[in-house]
Amino acid sequence: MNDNSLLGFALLGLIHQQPMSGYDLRKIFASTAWGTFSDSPGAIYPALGRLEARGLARATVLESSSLRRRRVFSIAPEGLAAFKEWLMQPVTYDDVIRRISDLMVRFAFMDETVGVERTEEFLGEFATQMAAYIPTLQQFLRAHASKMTPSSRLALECGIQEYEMRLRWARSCIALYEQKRRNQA
Amino acid sequence: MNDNSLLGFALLGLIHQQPMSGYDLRKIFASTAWGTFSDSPGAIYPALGRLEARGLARATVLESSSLRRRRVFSIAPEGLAAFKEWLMQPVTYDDVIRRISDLMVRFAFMDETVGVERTEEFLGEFATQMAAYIPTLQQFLRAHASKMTPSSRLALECGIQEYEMRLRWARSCIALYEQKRRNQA
DNA sequence: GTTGCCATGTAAACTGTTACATGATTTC
DNA sequence: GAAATCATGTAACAGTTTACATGGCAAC
Repeated sequence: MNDNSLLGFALLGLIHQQPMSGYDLRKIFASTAWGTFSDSPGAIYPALGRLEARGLARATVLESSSLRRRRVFSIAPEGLAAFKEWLMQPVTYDDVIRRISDLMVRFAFMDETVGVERTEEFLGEFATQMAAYIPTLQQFLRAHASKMTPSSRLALECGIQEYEMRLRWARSCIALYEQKRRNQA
Repeated sequence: MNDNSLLGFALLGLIHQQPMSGYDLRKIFASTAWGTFSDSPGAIYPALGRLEARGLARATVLESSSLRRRRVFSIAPEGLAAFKEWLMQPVTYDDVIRRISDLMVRFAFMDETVGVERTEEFLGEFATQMAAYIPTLQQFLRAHASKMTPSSRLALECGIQEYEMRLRWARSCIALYEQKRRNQA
């Protein structure tokens, strides 16, 4: 009864959009913008097996006019509940430091699964934690720049720029959702 | 005789700068911009043990006027060789898609360990692979934007902006190193 | 009739996480 | 003398990687 890994949640999110086989999921990871995930069968099939064992996903074997078996996975009610719970978690300071990719995957599935309201909330939390973390990095850079080698300083600057970019991105998303809301009202 | 993990290489790089104990390394991960690494003892002590077992690092016990033992790790010649080999690896397309953080850690240690020349080469390879990958993401976005939910589209846009930022960063680094070289000549 | 792709999986080895454990030293 | 911090580790477990394995189908 353990928590799912990021891969497990990504699989849940994808089969929630549309039931799929392990092979379909592998193709998605191999050929789309989800390419940061590994498409290795040794990762995906065991992960699907765990989802099934935990009652979060269900497999149905299709026999469509051929002997070749295909197991199509779909999300179970318990799986949807666990997935929503994952999406609803507040954004912590630790998340932005060590689990940025988790946050982005959560965001990608968010508005279709838990609604626009929670998505806007999430962006606010994300921006808050980001805005809190960036100054600590800048302070560290100021304090240590003179003792650092050029490449390590440049690497840190790249990291800071990445966080700054994500903060700008989050704020522009917030503005966009707000604008949408006003247009609807 | 397996390869080291990213954590293993990071530890090698840090004890190459200056011999340190496991606790020192934990403090670095807990309190500096290296915070993306876990400072858990269950990660660091076994990783140091592996480095030692593979002959890449050496521990010497200090008894400085107290009974409290402190094992200070320093890099072994074989460790330095392995570390340099890691830094010298060419940047692949797969690296930019799935191992960006590895690349940034490599870069951070690069100029002090394998010299400015290799660092400039590395930046060129990095920019090339980045410039090759970005258009595929943009094409994917154009092709699928209409079918995507707002948040998944925005998440993808964030990813693209991240890669664009890194490409700009790499190019500005290249310009900076070139300028330095000209000033010296 | 053989090459290559479709589709599924397993096994071993390794790494990292979480939680626990221990004892010494400093600070109040 | 109690609490916090220094400093080191271990154990159980889960997840990933790499490599291997299998058999059906399609094309040439």
